[in-house]
Amino acid sequence: MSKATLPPDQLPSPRAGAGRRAADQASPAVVADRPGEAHWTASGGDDGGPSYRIGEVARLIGTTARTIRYYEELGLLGGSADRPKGGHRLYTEADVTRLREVVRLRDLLGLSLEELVKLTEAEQARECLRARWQSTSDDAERARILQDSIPLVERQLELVRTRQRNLDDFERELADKLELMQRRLGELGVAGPA
Amino acid sequence: MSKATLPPDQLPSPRAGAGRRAADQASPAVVADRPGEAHWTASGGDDGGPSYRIGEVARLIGTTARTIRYYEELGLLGGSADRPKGGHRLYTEADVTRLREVVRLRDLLGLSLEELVKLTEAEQARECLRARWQSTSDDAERARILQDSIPLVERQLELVRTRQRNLDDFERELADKLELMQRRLGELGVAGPA
DNA sequence: GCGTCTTTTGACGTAAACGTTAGTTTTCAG
DNA sequence: CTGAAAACTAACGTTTACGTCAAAAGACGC
Repeated sequence: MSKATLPPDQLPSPRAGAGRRAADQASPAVVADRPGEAHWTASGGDDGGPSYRIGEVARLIGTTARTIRYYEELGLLGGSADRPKGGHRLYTEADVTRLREVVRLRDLLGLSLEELVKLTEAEQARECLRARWQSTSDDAERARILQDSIPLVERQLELVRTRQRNLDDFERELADKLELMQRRLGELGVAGPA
Repeated sequence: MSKATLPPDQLPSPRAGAGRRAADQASPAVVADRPGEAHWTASGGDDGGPSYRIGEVARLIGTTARTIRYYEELGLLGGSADRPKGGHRLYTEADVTRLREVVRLRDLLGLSLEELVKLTEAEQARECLRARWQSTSDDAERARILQDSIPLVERQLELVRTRQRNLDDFERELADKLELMQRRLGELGVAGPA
């Protein structure tokens, strides 16, 4: 029931090179019962929501802390520039959502991290600007942010749909092939599958 | 117009680590006019069809000779066990078709080569048995081969359809997100995209 | 038989995407 | 204030999936 990791897909998904074991999350005892432990940033949190530490985010997403740090290093994750240098990273729910999207783009489209950076870098800018969004409430600024963001989502949709078409073609070919084989098997005297 | 390589997808597809340049196919001059140069195996070819050398196959598939050799090394390509040791590899049209399928499984499903080996190893056995198929024409044997092969194609179809479902979900989410953003932009005074 | 082109067989190189220590520092419950 | 759990930084290690020489050996037109 609790097989630890069944990430996003049904697929085996052999990400990364080495032995597949987790590094950071090194406490199999205790904890693990509460669905999601969130903390409230007592100070500095200007969005007022709960924040997660890196290990929890990793479990939520189905990855490891190392991966998340690596993604930040590559510039895949925005903001959090105001960290006390050496202090723990704190993630908002928006960050978690964003990471989920990144992982899906990675797994479903097979994009490299470099491509993901390009594809989402303006989206980071948007999140970066969201701070200003809250404070200024300037409608003209909001409109510009949206106008900058929309093409990105459109580009992502385009990629997804291209992939869908290719998959549809492949599915049809496989289905045809299967049907042919089943027919030939039927002609050889054997009925349907027992 | 003739940008040399637009392999299977529309995607950038950053396969492999190094600098993306081709190694074997080192003749940009001449050739390239005839659609496909095939040779007839004067001896040994018991299927009677034309056969291709590795470089032509690479161009047909949109990959490199090195990749093809590597796949053979991993056991992704069946047969060809009767090569004169040091002699050139020869591929039939069936081989080319098979390689195309392998590449599509790789690109569209993001499977690792190890997974591809597992997924198609019985299919190799089938191709290996096709030789016997031709000679024996034993209906019982044929039925058994088909019965062994069908589950493989079913498994592939299953994987493809799972991926399709995940992509459909993702597409819907992106479409919703886009619609929301466009509506919000509209509410901010700006009309549709100019 | 010769020249040219392609292939073959090693063997080494490498970029991407993390894994794995190791030692230190935060965080936080009690 | 203390102690254990979790996180931080830094650095090296690893696997995958090929790329890239180099030298020798086919293949083939003439």
